[in-house]
Amino acid sequence: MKTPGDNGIAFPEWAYKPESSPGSRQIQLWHFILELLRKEEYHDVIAWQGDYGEFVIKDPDEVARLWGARKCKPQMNYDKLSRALRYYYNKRILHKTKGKKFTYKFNFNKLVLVNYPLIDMGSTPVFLRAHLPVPTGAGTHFRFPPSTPSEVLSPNEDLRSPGGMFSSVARRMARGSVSDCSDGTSVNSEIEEGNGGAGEERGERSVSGGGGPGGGGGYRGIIHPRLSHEALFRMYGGPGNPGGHPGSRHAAHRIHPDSLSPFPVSPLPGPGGAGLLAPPLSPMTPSSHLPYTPSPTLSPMLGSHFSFNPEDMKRYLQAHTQSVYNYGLSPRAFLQYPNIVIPQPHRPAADKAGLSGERGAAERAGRGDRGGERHHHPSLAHATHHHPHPPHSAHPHTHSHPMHHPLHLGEEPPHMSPFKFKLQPPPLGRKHKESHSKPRQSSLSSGSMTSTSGLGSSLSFGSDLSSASGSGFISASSSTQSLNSSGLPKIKVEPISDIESEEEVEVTDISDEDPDERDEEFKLFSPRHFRAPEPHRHHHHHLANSTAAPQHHPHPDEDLDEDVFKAPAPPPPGLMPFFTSQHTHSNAPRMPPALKSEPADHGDSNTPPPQTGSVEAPQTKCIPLKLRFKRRWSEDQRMEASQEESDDKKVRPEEEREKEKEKERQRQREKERERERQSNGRMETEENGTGSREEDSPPPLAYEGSLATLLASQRQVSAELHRATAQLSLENKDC
DNA sequence: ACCGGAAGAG
DNA sequence: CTCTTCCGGT
Repeated sequence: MKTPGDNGIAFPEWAYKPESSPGSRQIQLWHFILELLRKEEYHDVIAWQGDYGEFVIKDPDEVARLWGARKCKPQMNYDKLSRALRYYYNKRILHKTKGKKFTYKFNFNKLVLVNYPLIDMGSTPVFLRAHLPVPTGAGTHFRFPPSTPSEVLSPNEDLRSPGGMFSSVARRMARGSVSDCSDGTSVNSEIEEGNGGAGEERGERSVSGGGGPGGGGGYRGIIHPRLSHEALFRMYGGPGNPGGHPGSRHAAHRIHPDSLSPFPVSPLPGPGGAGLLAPPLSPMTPSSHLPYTPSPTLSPMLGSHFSFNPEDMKRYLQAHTQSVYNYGLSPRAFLQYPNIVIPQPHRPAADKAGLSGERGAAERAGRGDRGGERHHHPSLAHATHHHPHPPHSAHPHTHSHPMHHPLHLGEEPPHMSPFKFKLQPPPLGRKHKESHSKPRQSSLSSGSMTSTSGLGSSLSFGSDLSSASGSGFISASSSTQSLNSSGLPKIKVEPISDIESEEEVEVTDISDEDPDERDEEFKLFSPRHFRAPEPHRHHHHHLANSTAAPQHHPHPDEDLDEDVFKAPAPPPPGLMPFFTSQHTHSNAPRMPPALKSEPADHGDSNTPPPQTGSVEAPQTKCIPLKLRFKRRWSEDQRMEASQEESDDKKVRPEEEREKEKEKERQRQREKERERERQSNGRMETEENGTGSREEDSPPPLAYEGSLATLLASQRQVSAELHRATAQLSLENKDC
């Protein structure tokens, strides 16, 4: 059925949240687009089509008009709107699908980040932490896993040190504003490259769950980026479009099961959705971990409207965010979950092929009408009906958790990181101009990196972005490994493979296909990354700076970017909030669990994998090179500091806080009411999510301690969600 | 149609 | 910062 667009669903709700848009408080274009996409009424104007994440503007003028209305810019037209859209290219939020008119494709990873950069993971419940390798180290402030860039960076780390800088970057990245690593590297790429460089074979295998070979190297093996994605899919929903939308016609393209929706599986909790969200991945055992039962109904993704329970949302987001990141980056993901077992890869090709065939048909069918059923509640519906694919694929190995892999990071000292990153030189790229200025770097650089200098060189250093943050495992790269005992990541400069350096990619498109991946990877590596307009800045690659390695880190996202689009991220194992228990169960059978992490839990309640990591893990994260971002380092520092003070809250403008406070108060009141109501069951109330859970399902032990925090944070979240929801009207209200 | 630079608004 | 405007180029 229906294309996703038809359903109106297609995008994960979380993607919609406008919220945190950085600078501009106003609605952002991509968000607006998403809104239109999700509404059926605009189906004739704009709709999902093609690969996942791809949409077509059927009526450009109308879209422009709507946009103009929303922004109170009557003069808006497609030309202008498209210009704005083009700006997203660099941000990597969107890509142009070449060859198809008015067709663009979203990058979810970015969106997630953008939307929820602030999510406070700080309050992440303990139980969650358990699964994540968080840098909890100190315990105090930990901010959630690395997934979020900001978090990644932020943690204590030496702010002053390079890490600090990074953090700022990270934030930006999160916002999406940054090109992020676009410039640089992506994890995947790195990995791949690394491997490639190494000559490894990464190719395959990947999966083996078992593990990898062990050792640092092992990680790598385990996680082949690409494979992992696919694998994940399978796990989650399976490539087959679980969602039921078979539609993708383009079979050829990757895996996306559903063509239209961005998520391979439907994002929704439904079958497909469930897959995504709740996938049984959790090796960790969900039930125990997920203390709360998230109200299924409320889950964010459910209807097409924003109906969600903030709490759940939050949890979801957290999880999702993380997963996204991880996902994309496969490596990290795994790192994070030491116990995870990777599913064996099935040959995607096969799957794809099969699917593709189907999809085509389905799609066609869907296209026509759409009407009837939309499953808004996919969870149920989907699950029920479509079963996407048989389980087979899915669980490759159901659970075998082989014990932990050798790699666990948990304890890992920082050293071992499996991956190495390549750093990119500052992106000169496109705007050199922009970049040049900001001396601020000095602060950064002073310490260690010189940034820029080497333009072309690519470096690789250990640390993984993601994990870095927390875990501490950052570490070094397997290959290189360079870690120093100090814990700081060492940076190593490696010459990048020629290939990388060289290529140029073209870029824009990414439409589907390999190119995408390639592009991205390239981009990452290549100095130019940014879509480079730069005709060649070639940089002298490698050489330069060996010493200085700026850290530009690749971003986590990056790699994924496109990939991500293509594939949804798997939820972190322990996390999946809702769904899991319920949905999952139901679905469980079908859903193949992909990753598994170890149930460490079981035994102990949740012992978190010791990921705690050193506090000081050096994190190197990726840094965007773009100097263009001028954010001051000091500023970031300050922010961080403040964050630390208040763990939970992220830094936000005072005003907002105030607002939130008020809202909180209200919420409190509502909460009470809600409790009463709760029993009745309500679905779409967005607001309060907070109250509910508490009583409903008591949290697990582990998380008790953090409960307070959690609640607080949730409250915030809910407030934000509220706001977001409110904001969402397409047509603008009065201008 | 699409691209992206430049300037500028908010 | 994000987006709006303009605009020259493909």
